[in-house]
This record gives sequence, C-alpha cells and structure tokens, in this order.
Amino acid sequence: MQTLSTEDYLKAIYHVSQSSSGAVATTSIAKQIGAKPSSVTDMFKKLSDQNLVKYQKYQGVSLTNEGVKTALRIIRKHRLWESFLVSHLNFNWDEVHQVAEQLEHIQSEKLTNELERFLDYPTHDPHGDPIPNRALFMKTYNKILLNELPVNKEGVCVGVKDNSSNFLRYLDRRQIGIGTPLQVLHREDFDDSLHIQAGKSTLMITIKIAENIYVKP
Amino acid sequence: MQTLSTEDYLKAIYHVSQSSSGAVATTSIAKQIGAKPSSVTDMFKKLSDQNLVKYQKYQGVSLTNEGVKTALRIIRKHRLWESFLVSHLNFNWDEVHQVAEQLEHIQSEKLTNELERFLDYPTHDPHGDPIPNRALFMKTYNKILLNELPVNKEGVCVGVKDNSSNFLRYLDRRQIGIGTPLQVLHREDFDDSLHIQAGKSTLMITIKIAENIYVKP
DNA sequence: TAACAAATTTAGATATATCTAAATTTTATT
DNA sequence: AATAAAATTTAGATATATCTAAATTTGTTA
Ligand SMILES: [Mn+2]
Ligand SMILES: [Mn+2]
Ligand SMILES: [Mn+2]
Ligand SMILES: [Mn+2]
Repeated sequence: MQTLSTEDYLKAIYHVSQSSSGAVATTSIAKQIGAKPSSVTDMFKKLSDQNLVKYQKYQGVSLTNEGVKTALRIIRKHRLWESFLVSHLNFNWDEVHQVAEQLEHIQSEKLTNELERFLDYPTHDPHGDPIPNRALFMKTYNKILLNELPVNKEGVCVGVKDNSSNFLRYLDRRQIGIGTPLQVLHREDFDDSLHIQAGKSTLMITIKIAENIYVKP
Repeated sequence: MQTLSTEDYLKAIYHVSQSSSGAVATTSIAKQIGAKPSSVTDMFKKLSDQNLVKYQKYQGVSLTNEGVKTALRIIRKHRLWESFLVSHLNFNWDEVHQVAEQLEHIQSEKLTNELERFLDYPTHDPHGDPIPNRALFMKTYNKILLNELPVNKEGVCVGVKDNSSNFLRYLDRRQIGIGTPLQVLHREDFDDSLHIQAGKSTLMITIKIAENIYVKP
C-alpha cells in the first residue's frame, strides 16, 4: 500500500509532467512538495522500485502506466471531494484545497464511487479541472487563456490556472466564476492591460490576471 | 498537532476507560490497538508529556480534561462520518467502521461542523452510539442489555455492544436493527437461550446474542 | 511473608523519513 | 574543449516509531 507521502509525490510528478515536456526534474518536484532535492532522489528510487516511475540517474523521472493510473486515482478523489465540499458543505472554492489534500488519501473504492454517484457524476471540479471517471478517463474541452482570446470574441470562463486563495478571492470580488461570460473589449498595448466585459459589468484587468483565466471561445 | 497514531491511542483509552473503572492498563490498550506493551508505554509517556493523560509508572493512565476533549473530538468525527456513509452513500452499518477509522483523522473544524449541519444534527450513529455535539456533549438515554429485559416487557433496540461485521450481519439476517421492537417471550434456564419477539417475527437467540443488543424498555 | 507469576518498563535493535554537507554528473559559458 | 555553474546524488546525521529481550515492579498464592 502507498504511504501518504508517496501519493503526494506521484500527484506532483503528474502535474509537473502535464505542464512541461520530457522527464520531470528533481528540483521541480522538490519545489512543488517543499522538500530537499536529496529527499526527492530517495523517493524517486522508491517509486522506481515499485515500477511507478521510470528513473534514470541525473535524468529525472517519468510516470509508468501504473504510475499515471495511481496519480489519476488520487486526483479523482481530490476533485470529487472538492466538488462535495462546495456543493453540499458550504465551502467556497478557495477553501477546499487544503481539506481535499487530506481527503484524497482515504482508501476505499466504494467510498469514491458512491461519492461520485451522490454528486451525480460531475465532470469538473469547482476550479474547472476535469474529474477522472471510474475508468480514469477525463473529459477535456478546448480552452484558451483569456489573454489569447481575440478582441470582441465571446467566451465563457471554464477554469483557472492559479488555484491560490488570493487569486480566487480576487475573482470573487470581481464576480468572475466558472460559467461567467467573458469578452475582451480592448487591449491596451502600452501596459498589456485589458478592458473586459464580465457578465454584466465591464472592468479592467492586468495581463497577469488574464493569463490565469481559462475561457472556452 | 496530533499524529494519527496519537489520536487512535486517545480514542482507545477513552473507550477502555468507559467500560471499566479506575486507571487504564498498558495491556488493555496494547490489545485494543494491536501493539506491543512496550510501544504502549512509550506512547503513554508521550501523551503524558502533552498533558493528555495522567500517567504513573506501573499504574496505567487516565485521560485529563484535555485528553477527554481530544478523544471526543475524534469520536464525534468518527460517528458523523459513519452516519454520512450510511445515510447518503449506501453503506451498510457493518461496512462503515474501517472507512470512518480513516476519516476521523481529517483536520478541519469547518468540515466537521458543516457535515453535522448537512446531516441535520444527528444524535446517534448507525450503531446507536451517541454523537458528541459541537460542545462535545452527548445525549445518552437509559439502555439495558436485552438479556436484562424482564420477560414480556416491551423494548426497542437502540444499539449494539459488539460492532463486528459478523454480528451486524447476523442481525441483518434476523431483521433486527436500530428501532426494531423487541420483547423476551421466554427464557430457557437450561441453556440460557431466549425466545424473543423481534418486530413481527418470533425467534430464538442465544444468551451471547442477547448480551450484545441494547434496548430501551 | 517468601516465592512465583504476571504486568510493566527499560535498553537496545531495526526500519523509515528527512535533512545537511560533500561528491559527482550534467549543462552552460568562455 | 576547458572551465565554471547548476543540478543531482551519495554519505552520514538526526528524529521517530515500533519491536524483542532483559530487567524491574506489582500482584497472587502457598
Ligand atoms: Mn495530499
Ligand atoms: Mn481543484
Ligand atoms: Mn483511526
Ligand atoms: Mn459506530
């Protein structure tokens, strides 16, 4: 059986490998997990012994098929729990991550599958991230960052790149959430700021904000 | 912060101290937890350092006020989760214990309190055990064991003493559960077996069964 | 009460996880 | 290509948890 730490490593490797190509480097995981590189090396060896990653000294790791499956099972649980917390327990989308970080380690297939049924088979979590189904398949749709949306083209917010409380609460204050219609009215070349239409209100956001909002055109 | 193991020890000490008087002995906890007495001694020292138990060498432990509170907080979570699993996730009462054993360690006051609200402030878990409320107060009612119920006196099943899957499934097969009306029709002195009325059916049970069913007269 | 048995504690071994600092390998730069 | 810088690994230290076996204390019985 996996230790809690093992599971967090697999998840971290999965996420890093999604956002970059090639093998996953020791330091990138060290940063993500908050551990020293030497500890990461130890874990890489351990995971390699269990055939969850392919590891070559000095060359980083990549997940094996079994490793991907294990990571997706944790991510599935994480996102299902986040959905539950928001939809039934009055959590705000910026409060769920820390708790889901614990709940994702609960070992019970029946629990996971029944939770999924209870939530009526959600496909996306409160941050717009796709939830792997029982077969670990995820429905992903074409999404682009808000700053890539052509001026005056209509889009809908379908997710966020940055999941930090700070950013999510900023969006709350601007009344931007999953499902909010978004449109770029004007792009100010001088400072890269954007004039946007968000739902019924128009407002001004910086490029940094726009780079963390996913929209479906 | 508590380690998972610490929490299980506190819970074990609480339960043992409920079912016996005086200090809690090293071996009794060793049996409950499935550890060696020497390990238990180590933990007793650790808990004592944290002022969660009063410990005197060779004399066992007793929980301090803080220790009782900590134990009750875990028990509160355990029983709330058991209730959730049965009421919303299609778990049977004999399947919930192992999962609740994990869920009880999730650290989030908001989660616990919102779960309680979501379940509409239940006072008892699926086994009839009382759930401590937010102030850690438990509603207990007068209950006796079925074998102490006078012949022909009417009672209602309000709990079970043995929580094992084996026993709970036995009760399922006999259609005895929380709320089932029970009555002792005849007590066979020769082998201490009992003829009982359970709901609409009459059946015969051994003394061992009767000693594990709580009834409210 | 002396002697034995049972319970408990202590001492020391083993296993695991993570760190620091040194050594090694890879990558980038001149 | 040689050298410097960065990344990674190794070696060894520290901390924690749990065990076995021996020593100690307590409880029981002749
Ligand atoms: Mn986690
Ligand atoms: Mn999420
Ligand atoms: Mn537990
Ligand atoms: Mn219970």
